Amino acid sequence: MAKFATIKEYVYQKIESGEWPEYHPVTSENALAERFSVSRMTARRALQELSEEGLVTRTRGSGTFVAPLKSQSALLTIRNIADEIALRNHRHHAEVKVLETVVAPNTVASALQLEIGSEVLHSVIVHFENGQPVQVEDRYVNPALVPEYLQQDYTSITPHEYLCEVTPLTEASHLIEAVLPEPQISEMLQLETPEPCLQIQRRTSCRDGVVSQATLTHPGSRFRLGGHMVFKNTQRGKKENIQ
Amino acid sequence: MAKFATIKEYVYQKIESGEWPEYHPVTSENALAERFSVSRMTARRALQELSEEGLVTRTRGSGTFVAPLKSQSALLTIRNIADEIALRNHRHHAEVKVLETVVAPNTVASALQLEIGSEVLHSVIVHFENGQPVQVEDRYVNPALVPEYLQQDYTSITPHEYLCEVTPLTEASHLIEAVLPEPQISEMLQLETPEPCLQIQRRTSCRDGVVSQATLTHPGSRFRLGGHMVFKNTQRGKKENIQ
DNA sequence: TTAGCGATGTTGTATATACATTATCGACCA
DNA sequence: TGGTCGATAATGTATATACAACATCGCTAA
Repeated sequence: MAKFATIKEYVYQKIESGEWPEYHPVTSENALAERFSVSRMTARRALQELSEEGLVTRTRGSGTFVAPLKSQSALLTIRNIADEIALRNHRHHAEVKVLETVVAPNTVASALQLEIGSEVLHSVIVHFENGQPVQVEDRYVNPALVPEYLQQDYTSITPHEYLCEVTPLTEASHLIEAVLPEPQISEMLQLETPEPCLQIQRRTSCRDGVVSQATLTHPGSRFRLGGHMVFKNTQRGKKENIQ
Repeated sequence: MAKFATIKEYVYQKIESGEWPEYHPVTSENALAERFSVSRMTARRALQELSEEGLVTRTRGSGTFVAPLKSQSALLTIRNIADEIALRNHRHHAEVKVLETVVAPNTVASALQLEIGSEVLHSVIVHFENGQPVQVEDRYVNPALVPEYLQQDYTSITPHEYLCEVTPLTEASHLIEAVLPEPQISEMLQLETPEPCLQIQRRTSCRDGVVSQATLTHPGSRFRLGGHMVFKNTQRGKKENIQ
């Protein structure tokens, strides 16, 4: 095992065993270097990585402390639907229901940071897993940032993939809720009776502005979000809270 | 700006502009060091951090390459309910409905990796935001790992917080779906009519085994999961896929 | 008493160097 | 033609050093 990894294990064990509770000071770089007979840079790397993993917090001039683990939060991975299906070794195909230019509904215009009444690009696509519909993707796109959006063939590439190509390094914010779907959504998902659906609102933006807003609707009976997650520290706790 | 940050910006710009597409080789540590007149260790740090951010992949002996951004996935943060409510500056309180030792239902026993018929600790708690019920927490706990679980006061500390204290550094896996709740859940949430609910299954484990399994049910009309998310590369793409 | 100052310790950045480990490719030989 | 070996280059680990930036605490002087 690498020396820096040995030091990480040492600190990790102190935290896991409870010997070092929240906010407890961690041995300083210099002290660790001496104790383990390594250079300060090596000890530093161990603490640095623990900090990136959220286990400790570091403050210049002050020291390293065990992070407040109470406010841990979990991270859930949201993949795009095609990847998700490919991951399960299932077949994916898509049907394009709508591909048009429309005047943006007011909510959409404000979400895309455009003036009321602006024209936007609009697509509605149904995604199938092994022939069964699992997602309706209703997407509005900013024409200034992605002018060629309507000219793509969305049976061979998903809008998400195309947008990632055109505007790499976008950020996104999401909202997940449980809803009863509108009748036309229900019909596209081939639901006999209305059933609860997972609905994901996704808004992506790049440096130049908001790129697109999508509403992804999944039937509850055929779709689950999730898989493995790892705790990650949110670093909300402050040293002031000690005592 | 620090020198290593300057180099990061340089590479970032190459990727964002599309000048360096997926799998494109990134200038090597030595070449960057020379071009920016810094030591190799400084150039290295820039590439290292970009790698941790998922923007590039590095292979010893081979080099550094722009990561496949198509298979980006987003990370959704799941906080515990008390933190979530505190974040909105709302009041949180909890009502304990059940706190008992029971013989584990078969599905629970297998989830906790216990023998069929084992006894487990069981709690049902309703969480309120500003007086309105927003979550029913139905939790089964492994008594071998948390023997004192039933002796806590869950109106002052949430089970999640208590478990984090007793077994720090746990991992969790989650499953999120949309369901229609059971009648008794519906009643605890004070729902007039059955409405779609977000249901989160959470299973936490530490080094010694599975700690607990929880089913968290939120009424769709009063709860949304989400907020901001950042893209993170999943690193699924392989170099073999080039060409 | 209190405001300010300086000593000390801690983390952050940067450099130059050494060697280990691995991937790739070309040259040489069978 | 095909396989093996070695040179080369890239990343990974580790060290010793220097200085900068910041926090904290104790001491001194107003």
